[in-house]
Amino acid sequence: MIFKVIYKDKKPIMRQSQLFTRTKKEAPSDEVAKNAKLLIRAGFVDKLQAGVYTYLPLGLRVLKKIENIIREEMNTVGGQEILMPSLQPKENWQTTGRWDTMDDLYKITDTSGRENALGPTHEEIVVPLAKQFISSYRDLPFSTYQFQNKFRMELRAKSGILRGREFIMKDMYSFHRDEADMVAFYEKMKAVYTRVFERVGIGATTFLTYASGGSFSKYSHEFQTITSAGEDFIYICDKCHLAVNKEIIEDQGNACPQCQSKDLRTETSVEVGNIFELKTKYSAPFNLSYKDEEGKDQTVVMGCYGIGLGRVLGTVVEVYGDDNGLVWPAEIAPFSVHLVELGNKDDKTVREEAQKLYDELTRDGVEVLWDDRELRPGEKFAESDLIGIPLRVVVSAKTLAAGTFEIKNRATGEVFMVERAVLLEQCNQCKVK
RNA sequence: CGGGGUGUAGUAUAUCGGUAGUACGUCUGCUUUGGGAGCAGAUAGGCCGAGUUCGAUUCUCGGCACCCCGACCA
Repeated sequence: MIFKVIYKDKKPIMRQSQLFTRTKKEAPSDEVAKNAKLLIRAGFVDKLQAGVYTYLPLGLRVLKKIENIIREEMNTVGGQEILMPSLQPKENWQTTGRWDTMDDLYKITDTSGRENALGPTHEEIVVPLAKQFISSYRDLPFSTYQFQNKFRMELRAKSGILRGREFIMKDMYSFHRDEADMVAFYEKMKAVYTRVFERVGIGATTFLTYASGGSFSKYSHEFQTITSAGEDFIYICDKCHLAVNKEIIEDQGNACPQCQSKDLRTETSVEVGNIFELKTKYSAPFNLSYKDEEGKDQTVVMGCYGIGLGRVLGTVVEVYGDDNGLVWPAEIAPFSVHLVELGNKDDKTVREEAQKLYDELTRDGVEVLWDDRELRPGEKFAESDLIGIPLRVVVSAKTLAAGTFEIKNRATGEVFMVERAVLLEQCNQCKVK
C-alpha cells in the first residue's frame, strides 16, 4: 500500500519521513575539513575510505544539479555527450608512455593476467575513438564530453571531497584542424566555464587564473575559487576579475596580465576547473590525422577541459557553509523549499494544510522537501538549517491561527510571516528554471 | 612517499595492568511540542596480529586504517 502511494506519480520521495538517511548532531572527530564535516553531518555523503565517498539522496540531488548546469553549458558550444569506460587497456597507455610515467595511475591485473588501467583521464580512449571518425578536414572541428568516474592514486587524499581518489569529472575534448581553430574554441570555453561557475553560485569568488604552460597563448588557464580550504595561492586583480598563480608571479613579475596593475591581493584557492591546449600531445602518438584540402595528412590539434563535480560541490560548501550547517545557492540546492510541518498527533489540520501546500507547490514545479515527521520543533529547525535548503516554510498551529505562513531565508536568516499568495510567489521565485 | 598524530558502542567521549562508564542515537512505555526535551527501562564497544604478564583495552613490537604538515597533483 505504501509503495503504491509512493510510486504512484513515478516521482522521487520528497517526504522526509521516507528518507532512509539521517542527520548527525556531531561530525566524526577525525574530520577537519568543513565540507566533510557538514556534508557528513547533514547526510549528503558517506565516506567509504579516504578520498572515496558515497553520494546519498540529498547529496546526489546537488551533484545532479551541478551536472545538469555543466551539461547545458557544454551543449551551448556543440559538445556531444558520450560515456567512456573506466577499464582501459594497458596498450593505450603504453602508446602515450603514461603507463610508466604516471605515478598516480591505478593499475589492475585480473585473474588471467591481463593488465588494465582505471582511467584517471581519457585522452588515451577518446583519441583512438575519434580516429575512427576523422578522416577529412570536413570532419573537423567537433567536441565531445562525458561525466565519468576518474581514479587517481592520490598519495594523500585530503580536504574532504576536494581531493579524492575516485571522483566524478566532466571532461571535454575538442578536435581541430589547426591551432588557430583550437584557440578560438579555447577562448569560447573560458566564457562557458565562467558561466558555469556563475550559475553554480560561486561566480563572485571564482577567478580565471593565468598559469604558465600554454605556449601558443603564452599562458594556460585555471579556474580558482577563493576559500581558506584551498591548496593553491593566487594573486587577484579585482579590476579585471582575474588572477595569476605563483609561477607567473615568480617568472614575470607581479603584474596583472591584462591591465598591468601591480595592485594584486593574495588568496588561497581551490582549482575548480581547468582548460588545456593539448595541441598534438596525444593526437601525435596515436597518429590522429586528417586530409586537408590538398589531400595531405595533417595532425589533429586538440584541447581538453575539465571540471571536478565533487570538488565544485565541496567548494560551494566551503564558501557558503556556516555554523548552523549547509547553505545552498538556489540553482544547485537539493530542493527549493523545505516545508516544515509542526503538527500534532491529535490535530490533523496542520497536516492537511501542509499536504495542500505541498500538492500545490509541486504541481507548480517547485521542488519541496516535506518534513512530515512527528518531532519537536527545535529538532526540526536545527535539522532544516543543517540541510540548508534556501527557503524554509513553516506550517503550524500558530501559522494556521494567524492565517499566514512563516518563511525563513536560510542564507540571510530573515524570517517573515506572509499571506498564502505571497508565499506561493516566493516559492515560485526560487524555483529552478 | 617523508614527518607528526589518533584508533574504546552507530556518533562523541571517560577511566583503568584486575569483569569498560557517560551522553547522543536506536528500541519500549509515559510525558512534552516554536530552536537538537524529560522520566523509566532496553540495545550496543576496546582496529588486527604477536610479545611481556597470573592477567593487556591499557605496556612493547609489527601491521592496517583515518587525520594533519610537506612532497606530488594531465
